[in-house]
Amino acid sequence: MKFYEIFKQKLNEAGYKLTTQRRVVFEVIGANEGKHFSPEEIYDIVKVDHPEIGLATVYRTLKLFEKIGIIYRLNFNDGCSRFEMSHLDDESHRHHHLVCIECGKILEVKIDSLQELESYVEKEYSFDIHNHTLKFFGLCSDCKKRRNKCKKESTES
Amino acid sequence: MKFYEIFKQKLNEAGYKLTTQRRVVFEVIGANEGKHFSPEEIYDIVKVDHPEIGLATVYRTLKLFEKIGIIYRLNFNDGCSRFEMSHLDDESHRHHHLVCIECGKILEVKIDSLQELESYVEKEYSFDIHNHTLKFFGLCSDCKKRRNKCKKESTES
DNA sequence: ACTCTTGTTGATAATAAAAATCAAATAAGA
DNA sequence: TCTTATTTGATTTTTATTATCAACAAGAGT
Repeated sequence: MKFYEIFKQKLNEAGYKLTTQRRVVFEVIGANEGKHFSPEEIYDIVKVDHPEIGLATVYRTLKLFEKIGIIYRLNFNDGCSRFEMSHLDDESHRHHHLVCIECGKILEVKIDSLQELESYVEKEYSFDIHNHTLKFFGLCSDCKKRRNKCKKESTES
Repeated sequence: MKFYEIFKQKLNEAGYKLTTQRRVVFEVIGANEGKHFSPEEIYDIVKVDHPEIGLATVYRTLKLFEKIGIIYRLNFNDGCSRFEMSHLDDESHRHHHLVCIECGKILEVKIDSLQELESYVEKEYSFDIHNHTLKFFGLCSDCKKRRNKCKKESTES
């Protein structure tokens, strides 16, 4: 498994030890592509097979993983941080998020056409871009349908 | 003052009363374009002329303003929400943020060339975009200089 | 494999942002 | 002015996250 090797290498390079706890947290995130788990959610999954691992360790591990670039911290304004794997081996794999303001559902947009914009910003502001986040807030197709249905029903009376 | 009229109208339309507290909070945010204040920071400014206004009211007011579209909530992963005026009268005035990962400074990018991307997303995902946030994380010019200086000094020995 | 050193963990307490509570105060329509 | 539903201030509560510290374990060296 290539990902796991990169993970071990990154830990090593940064001078951190490979512990069971770190391996388990890494596996949980890795096995849930497309999900955006909060620390508590990750803890709940970890607990199943490893009830001895504590919540504080999950928080610490996530912070560490973020620092050495293994995961990204996302914020959907729902009161907690959420995390996803950073695609270490594949820079072109970046994606953006659609956040439904009605049901809270989060969809992934698998495009990255910000290259020009990035180049412009880097030159114009003399700013070295390491990363970016782009979120679109709005209504998903389901909630649009639901709203139209309600509107229709209310005029049928 | 045009902004203030729009503010009053928006409150009214949504069925909320115009109170001294709401006016004061609005004025503080309006008088600080380009800043991104946290609730505590807004509270500290409000307190100067209105020590009778409580922190809870500031939190409530900010939440209300966000709901009726008067301000935007921003998140720079520094442990609290931050707010800026939403340019109610001028949709073209949208901007993005550059967040320096070294000094934490936040710069504003006064461009919005996401029109095509938005159209694509709206059509392809059947998603109604109401708003978006775009943040670039990286090194500002000052921190770049500082890093180069340190590198130079360490090789001069 | 054994030891040693230092980084790491688990349990818990501490912190801090934000929300909830509720009696008292007030905006705005009648 | 009067009335009433909203709003507020003070305070408590909630909840996410971090700090603390003794016990523990990874991994380098022997």
